[in-house]
Amino acid sequence: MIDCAACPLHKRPMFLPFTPEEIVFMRGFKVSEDTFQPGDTLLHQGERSDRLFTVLDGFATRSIQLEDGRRQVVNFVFPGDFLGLQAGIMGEMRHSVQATTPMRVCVFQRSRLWDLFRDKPDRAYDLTWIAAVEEHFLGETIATLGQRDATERVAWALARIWQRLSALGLGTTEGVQLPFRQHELADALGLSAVHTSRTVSTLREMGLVAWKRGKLNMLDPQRLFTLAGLPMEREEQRPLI
Amino acid sequence: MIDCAACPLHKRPMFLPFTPEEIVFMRGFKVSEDTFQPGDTLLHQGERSDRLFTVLDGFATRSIQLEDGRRQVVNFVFPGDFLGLQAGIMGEMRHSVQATTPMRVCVFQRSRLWDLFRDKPDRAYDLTWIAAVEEHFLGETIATLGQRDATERVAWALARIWQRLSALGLGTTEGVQLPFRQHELADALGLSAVHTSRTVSTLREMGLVAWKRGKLNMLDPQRLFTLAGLPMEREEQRPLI
DNA sequence: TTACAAACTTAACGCATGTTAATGCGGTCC
DNA sequence: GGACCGCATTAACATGCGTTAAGTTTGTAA
Repeated sequence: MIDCAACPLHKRPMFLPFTPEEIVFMRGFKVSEDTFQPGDTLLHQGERSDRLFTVLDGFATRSIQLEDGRRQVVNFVFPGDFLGLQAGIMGEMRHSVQATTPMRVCVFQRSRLWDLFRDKPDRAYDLTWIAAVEEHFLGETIATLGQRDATERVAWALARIWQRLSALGLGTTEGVQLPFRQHELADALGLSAVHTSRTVSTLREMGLVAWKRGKLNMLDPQRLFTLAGLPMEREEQRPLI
Repeated sequence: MIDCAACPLHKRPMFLPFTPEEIVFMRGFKVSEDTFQPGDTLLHQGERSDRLFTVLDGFATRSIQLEDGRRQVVNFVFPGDFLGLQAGIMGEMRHSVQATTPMRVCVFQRSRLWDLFRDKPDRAYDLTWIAAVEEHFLGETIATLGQRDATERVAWALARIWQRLSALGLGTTEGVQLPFRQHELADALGLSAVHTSRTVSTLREMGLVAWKRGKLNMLDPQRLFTLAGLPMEREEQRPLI
């Protein structure tokens, strides 16, 4: 089990470093590690979970299953993301989390979440910070699904994913390895898989992106971000739990 | 200024009561009250705000403005809702809050938010609870916008609003007073105002609801909730900040 | 009582996107 | 090498929703 002082996530510049005090606390808070394979469900919609996770490595989707089987991907999960707050705070997950690649996660105990609030207000503040940022992204997603057409939506999703992967240091001059399939992108954007394919082709023809066999390349980031309605800023550093 | 011990919101059974200790703390935390008129903007997208609010009375929308003027209503604001967490935690609002009726709000100081985490872990926990519930509703909204057709969307929105107003004790046998216009509903659901009108008519013809001159009546709640993909449960009690 | 504005309704038409189905293409297993 | 499988692409057609524009209704103020 990796010691929190040697946490590989902290090598990524997008995360705020731990103070020595935080390291001590997190060592006590962390229970174990676990791994998952593509397709595994880490957290089940409708169920409680005694375990909370921080993603060390790998990718996943958060998704909501409707009564009749339709599926909405609420957002994508990246290394550093904290999973299970809903189960931790509200008792029951309202969405599922499913691995799309092999994953490695840190495991925490739900029952000790209250300790964190009682003993470590700064960590509690960070947790709320994370929740607030999450809320902001969900709001942006709602605006995208509600107001933008297919081209803008796909541009938005690719831009956001690329931005996040780059911040994680997973980009090369050869482009980034996209850990999601077109079908998942479609489920995230409220589009059919067929129309998503058409739309990606359009972006290709417009000379904005190249996306082939899981490799995404930005040919014209400026124009892509404009189309997506996003500023080309670097993401703010975020705390880790 | 209303004393927190006499807070009118706590008369509503949907809110958890304050402990005597909490009353003492909230009296110190609350700075003042303020009122707003329909159309007033309480919090501005892109701006910081030194003030956080709890809605005592009245209704509002949270909405995101796109570069080109399109508007997405992210959700509706009801009495008891806490406003400004984003500005409080992240620094800058990513959406605006606009009154749709006259409003009365409690005012808190952003600079004292940290005190709350340091001195009152139970209140901090409640705040995070609120953020987690908010996150859950936003996820449900994303699923609705992404997967459901116009009829289901309108049914969902009316069901959720009716549910909330009922929980607040604002329903009578004559139905509830809807504080939002069809145009705002359209902006919340990613539909045009015209199609929203058509769709409401459909629901009327199906004998599910009556909505005329701001009065909403549920003619067949069971079927409406089924169409909306919602269980007909009472909402959980929630804490107030 | 009339006039006017705001909100809602209805109708006609076009287009973006969904659906179904066939095709292609790279990876993998034997 | 051949057969298969998952995934992406392309084409043909259907449809739900947007758009524009013309009513209608209600509230309000002169």
